[in-house]
Amino acid sequence: MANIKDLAKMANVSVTTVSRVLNHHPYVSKEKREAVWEAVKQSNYQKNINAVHLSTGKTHLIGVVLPYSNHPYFGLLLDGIAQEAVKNNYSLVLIQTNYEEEREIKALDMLKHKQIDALIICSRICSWSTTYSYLEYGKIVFCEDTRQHPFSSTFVDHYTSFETALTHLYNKGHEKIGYCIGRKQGSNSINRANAYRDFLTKNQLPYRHDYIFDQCLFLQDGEKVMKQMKEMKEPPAALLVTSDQVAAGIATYCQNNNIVIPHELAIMGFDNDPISKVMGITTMEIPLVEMGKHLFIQSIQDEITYKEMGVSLIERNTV
Amino acid sequence: MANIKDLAKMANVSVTTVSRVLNHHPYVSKEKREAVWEAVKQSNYQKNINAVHLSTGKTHLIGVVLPYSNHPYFGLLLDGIAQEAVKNNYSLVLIQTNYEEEREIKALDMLKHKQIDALIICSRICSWSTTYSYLEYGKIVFCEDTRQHPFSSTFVDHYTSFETALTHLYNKGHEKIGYCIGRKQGSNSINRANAYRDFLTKNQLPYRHDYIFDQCLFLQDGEKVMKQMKEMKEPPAALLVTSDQVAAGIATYCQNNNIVIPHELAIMGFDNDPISKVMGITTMEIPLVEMGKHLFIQSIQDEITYKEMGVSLIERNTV
DNA sequence: TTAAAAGATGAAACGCGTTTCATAGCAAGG
DNA sequence: CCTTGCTATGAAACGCGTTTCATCTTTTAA
Repeated sequence: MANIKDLAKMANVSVTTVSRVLNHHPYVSKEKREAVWEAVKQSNYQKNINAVHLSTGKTHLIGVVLPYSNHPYFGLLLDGIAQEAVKNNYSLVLIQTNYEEEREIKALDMLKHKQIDALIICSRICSWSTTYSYLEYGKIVFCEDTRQHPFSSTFVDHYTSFETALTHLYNKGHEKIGYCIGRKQGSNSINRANAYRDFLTKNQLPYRHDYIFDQCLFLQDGEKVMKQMKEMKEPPAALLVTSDQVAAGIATYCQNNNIVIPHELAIMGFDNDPISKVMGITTMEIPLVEMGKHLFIQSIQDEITYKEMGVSLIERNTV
Repeated sequence: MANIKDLAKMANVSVTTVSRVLNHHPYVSKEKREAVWEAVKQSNYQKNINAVHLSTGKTHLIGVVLPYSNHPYFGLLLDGIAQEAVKNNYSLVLIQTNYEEEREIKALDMLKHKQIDALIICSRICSWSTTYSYLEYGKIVFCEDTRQHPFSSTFVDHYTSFETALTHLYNKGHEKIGYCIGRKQGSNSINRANAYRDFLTKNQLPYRHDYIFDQCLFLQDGEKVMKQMKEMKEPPAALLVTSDQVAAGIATYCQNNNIVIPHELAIMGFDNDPISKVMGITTMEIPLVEMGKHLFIQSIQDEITYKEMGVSLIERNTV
């Protein structure tokens, strides 16, 4: 396979000139320019991108760290990221972690090794101290509130949106409110837990640890929650479900088991996943695609910025 | 940042020896080996992966082409691919095409430019003649029957599985059977269309073009189909739906509009997406995760192989 | 007419790790 | 005592495009 040296010989110019032509730099005479393109055609020349990467120190590759790529929440986020990546002529390297710290570190190392230009961490597992040690190697952006840290981020105020959702349920007459969450760790979850606690305190409601359902991520987890609730003497009468997928699972279970929504059980989902629209589930819309787009843009910007996005309540038929 | 030249100086050895130590090659004395590792520690050395890529001509990156990353069908496929990628120490470059040929060509060019070692095309748009012209640049594997072509593939027999599904509906007493498909082009869709035609002919049933519903990909499309059917004088009484997502959308619509399943409308889904289990939808299970795993393995193998996987009917409550 | 600015071009340095080839010491086998 | 053969080590070539610097020519402005 030909390289620029060969092209230079063929076109009777220097490699510099070849490079200039190939990269559309000015100051090359028409004749030489044409001679180079002719040589490119003749030899079916193809740039060795890895040489470009080595030379420039950039790869036009952005790493995306997420726990599960086949989860709608991350799917939508990824969609936004991918849209903006195409626009800006970048490609994405997918790093699925399954919440294993080791894999997240591998992603960080890719940044260190210049395999990727920047890293978008959609859901973080490793500690801040770990991420700090990669600060110098490139841009790392997060999908959580990082205003305390020197990393860009796009996020929603999970505390306030949880509070809004709780208040909405409360105003509809619910006092026995529980919630379903993906994982208890994670700063977003902690914010939600705080909002929940504060809300109960403010309204003088009792805190019941069994009203909190952990590990609720997928559609199938809805049934799991309902079966747990069936065992309870005094189950919650309203549920904040931090994923519309799980909310849909719960709603379906109720439908199949003749549990009337919202009278016997009120459900408030999160995300405004298409499934919530189809099934008429009241939900807190999180602008995931927009967030993804913004995350990408931040990943290729030099400045550190923090962008909060709004969450809005969409009333349908489950509260 | 230090490079191997610096390390060589620090450890008082040649760069060759440094490279040998770094790559765990034999034939290095214990003293020199330790000296090199000491230098690595002292200098906080990090390999420049791009130099490795240039030198070796390999990147340990596999490109994955799919139309939509946030669609469960491709999500599951991707999941399988990702699992095997992690196992084999590869990373994935995501190329979302939205079925735009231009983007698929860009992916093929990444292979040509050695940016990726191989390419997995989950759903092809461009012509075979186009793909043939990339044959020499690396492995390209497909998720469709390519036994006519010099490309590896993992696929299911869509003709037979469609036939099986149709026969099942027919045996349950249905004669007015329609189907929903993602896109009409695409070899998988063509196989299904043929199975449908042949089935009708064999059973002396009339072919009605309005019994075929195009562009059915997402949950939301279920409602679209139902609204179309509502306008028909003689709508189908049974539907083969090539995506459980769409099937779920249809089932939900029926539930909300008091259409009794399967008496008024029978539904047979495809994929065995978790949603079909939750909603009790009869479906044809396609082993997407397994297929993804196998696709990945093929992408890093030298030989061209063709792997057919089985589809099985899972009876639930919608037929 | 002359100085300054712009256009054109190439040599060489730079980014950096891998691998082949040549060489040398030393031990085992005959 | 000599031939293999293994251990050890480094020089140099290789993969390849980008960019700085120096140089020379041609315009343009004054």
